[in-house]
Amino acid sequence: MELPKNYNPSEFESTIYKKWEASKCFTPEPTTEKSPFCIVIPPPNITGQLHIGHALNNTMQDIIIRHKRMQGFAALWLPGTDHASIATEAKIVDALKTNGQTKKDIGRTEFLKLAFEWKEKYGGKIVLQLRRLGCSCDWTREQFTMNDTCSRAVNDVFVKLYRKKLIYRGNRMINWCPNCKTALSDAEVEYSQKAGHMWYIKYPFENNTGYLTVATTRPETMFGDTAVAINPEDPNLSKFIGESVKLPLTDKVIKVIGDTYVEIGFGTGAVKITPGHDPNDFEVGLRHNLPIITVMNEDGTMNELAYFCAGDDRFVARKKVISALTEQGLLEKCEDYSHNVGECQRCGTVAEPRVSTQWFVKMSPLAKPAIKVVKDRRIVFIPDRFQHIYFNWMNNIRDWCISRQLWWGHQIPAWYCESCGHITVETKTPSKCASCGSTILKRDEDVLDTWFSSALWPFSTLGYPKMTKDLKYFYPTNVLVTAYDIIFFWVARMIFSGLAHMGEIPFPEVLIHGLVRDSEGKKMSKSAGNGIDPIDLIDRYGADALRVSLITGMAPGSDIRFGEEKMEPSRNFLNKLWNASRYVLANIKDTTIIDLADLKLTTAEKWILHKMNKTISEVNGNLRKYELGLGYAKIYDFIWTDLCDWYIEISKPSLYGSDVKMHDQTISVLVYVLKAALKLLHPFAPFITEQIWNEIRDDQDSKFLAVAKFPSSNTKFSFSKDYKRFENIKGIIRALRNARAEYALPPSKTVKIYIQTLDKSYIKKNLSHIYKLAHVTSAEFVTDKSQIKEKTISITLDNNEILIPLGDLVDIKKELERLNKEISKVTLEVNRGQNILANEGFISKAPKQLIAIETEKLNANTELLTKLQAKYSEITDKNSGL
RNA sequence: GGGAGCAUAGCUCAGCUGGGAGAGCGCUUGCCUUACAAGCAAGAUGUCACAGGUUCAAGUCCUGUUGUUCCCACCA
Repeated sequence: MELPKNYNPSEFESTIYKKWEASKCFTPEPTTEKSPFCIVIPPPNITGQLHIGHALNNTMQDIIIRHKRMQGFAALWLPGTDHASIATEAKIVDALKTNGQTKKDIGRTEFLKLAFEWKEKYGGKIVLQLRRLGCSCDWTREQFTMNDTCSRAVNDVFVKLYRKKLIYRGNRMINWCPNCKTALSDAEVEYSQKAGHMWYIKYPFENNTGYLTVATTRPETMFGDTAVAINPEDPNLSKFIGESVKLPLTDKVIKVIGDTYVEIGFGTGAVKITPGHDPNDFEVGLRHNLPIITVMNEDGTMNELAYFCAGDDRFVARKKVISALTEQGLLEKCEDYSHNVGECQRCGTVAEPRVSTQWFVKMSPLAKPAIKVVKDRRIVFIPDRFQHIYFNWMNNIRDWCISRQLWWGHQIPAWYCESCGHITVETKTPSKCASCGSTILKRDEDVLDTWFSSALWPFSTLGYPKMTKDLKYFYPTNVLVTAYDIIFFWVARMIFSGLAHMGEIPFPEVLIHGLVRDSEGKKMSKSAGNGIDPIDLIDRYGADALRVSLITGMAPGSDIRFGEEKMEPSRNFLNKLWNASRYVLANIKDTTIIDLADLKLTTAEKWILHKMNKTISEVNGNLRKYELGLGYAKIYDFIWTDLCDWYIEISKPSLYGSDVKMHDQTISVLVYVLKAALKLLHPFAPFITEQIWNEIRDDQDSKFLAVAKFPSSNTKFSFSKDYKRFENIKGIIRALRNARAEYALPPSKTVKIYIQTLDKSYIKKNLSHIYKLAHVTSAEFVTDKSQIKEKTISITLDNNEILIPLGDLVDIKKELERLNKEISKVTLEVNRGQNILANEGFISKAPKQLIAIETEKLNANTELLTKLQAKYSEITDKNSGL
């Protein structure tokens, strides 16, 4: 039973993880003997590396699941990874590019083969990193969004929604990424303010009677203009409605139409309408039956309808259009203009509104019940305020574009009949057209949005559509833990999917955390070079230190700043625990551990047990409410302050002494308390606690701390009276230390003391602690301090007065200063108490208990003040002649 | 335009349902006390952004103001 002198987490963390995994600690069985508790992991992308945000997210989940597991739940933390359609495909495309190949060169089948190979080779990296963090996932149930289980669920859901007419195919305006060459959902476009220009272009009237000026930020799209719109209420311009204008740089003539979409007074009041390249114009176009002209290719270059710009990139075309207009005198002016530009979330390319045929999920029927369950609080967000974000999105939701022009993903299970055009949608490849029976069918080329499969995660991973044992037992899951930036993408979609396909919410609680920023509060990113690699931190400080650093001082839902400087205090704390455990272990040899019930406990022992019990009860409360930071702070305080700074110091005389009985008793209490502390801390710092546990546990204890019983508070450890008494002893010790410090007495310089007290019995019993901790050699109880002839300094406490004979060291001036300080402090307290108790409102309305406490406090303080003042005049009287 | 958060010690932040302001780091002083110098002990430091209000009682609840961050929508 021994631990190495130095706390060196790298020596044992991976060994411990292997033992947990080998012993199936994290693999629960569905059983009626236990209650289920399940968390599904937010599946990290297979392309990803563990970043600090993952570390926070997964640490939180691990704390929760470990706590529940230790509380006796059948706790399942279900892990898995996400195929990350766009990101992974981009990697494969890049790899091909280095060989001078494109994906079309090798074809779909070969491409997918390469992608799966890539996944096998690199996709497992992040799950290994999760193990290093200590995540107690059940790896025997690991899932992947594109494995058979999850794919079956995807197909099943697609077909069901299609049959319910909640999935449809349509020609609509969608967001398009010219770089990824695929459609995007609205959520996948990120908008930011960009400096740009507003160009004012003259559109001459067909009859050459002048011109209308339109303002635009995107002149290159003018080749696709099919009208100019004016608000019919516009007092100056409405008269032009019905006229025709010549579209500059082309041979086209377009109509001037009236539409209230145009805001009077903004810009010039006339708007060019380009239904093929602007979502609002598209709507206007529909209202007025305007032709939709697409002037751009899929890659962002202009097509043959763009006249002299055909083949040019859209931004090159913009410049060419502007210079052509300038040449022809049709550019009225150009202003600097800052406007919102949408970019592809994955690659940052400016997204392009584009009309194309895509698959959509019809949202409003799905959103309604999903809004209701949150309104009815069947699903709660923690903190509560995040439901606003959810409602805001759900209430304004538009149909979800789910098709992507990619190969890596779930290919849409729709087949087109070559002879009659009918679309057959089936979970399995159909042999013939469902309408005409033709056998010539062509499968839809597109794949589904990655989030389509993620939306099913809480039940697809448990076996849906099969009603498996796991699905029956663990669904609905219990809590979902995620950052707020993913509420739209994932949380919202899981909620409506769970309701639609399982007929039941996927989870009753959504625990939201913030984003991890750097020490300056900036978002961490590779390009900014301010990212911190959690694995590097684990290598240098240990996973426990990382976990605990992330949790320290964390408030629910708010962003945290994180820098390496946070690691040291955490590591120091763990080192403290390590050394405290070494102390206990070193003194455990040849002793008999006695059941606490068989011991006559001392005041100090009752004090630490009471404090332990209080901590247990508070920590359980905090964890129940997911107040992880608060819970950790309490454990930290208990271990460092109460256990190490006080109780271990107190235990030393009996552990180092020769009294075997006392030694056994002390070590028994110490071991009990340390074990409780290890259990409390285990969810937060699983490795170090398990390592120590392995040394300290006895035959009756659980082999693994990971599955030991989490402490719950117990009235048998409630000793409030002794707790208070020992707090008084601590007060005496602190006051003595304080006095010693003021007189700069080194520990080697011991003193004797006199004590005048009302209740000497418990002080007497605890004198040894005062001796040891305040460097006192002897104490004498006196009834009348005037008998003491030596020169003393005196410390006045509630019921006790302590006198230290310091002979010539006593400094009258210093003593008077000390007293003055005390007196003014206590005077403030007395005033405060008097004011409160003189307040009639307080007396009549405050809780009785509080009044009693205040009265008691006031009495004590008044008495103390009287004593202090008496002492002050006594000293001044005595020394008046000096 | 709509919505949300934040403002507490020099710094980074906790502070749960209102009832005497806390932690870590930093700072000052003294200690190598046989678990730990990654440590021990003692200490200093706050008009809890501002202004009102509710209440016997406000850092905590309400309203407004200022500063700041973020989300959503968007007028070419």
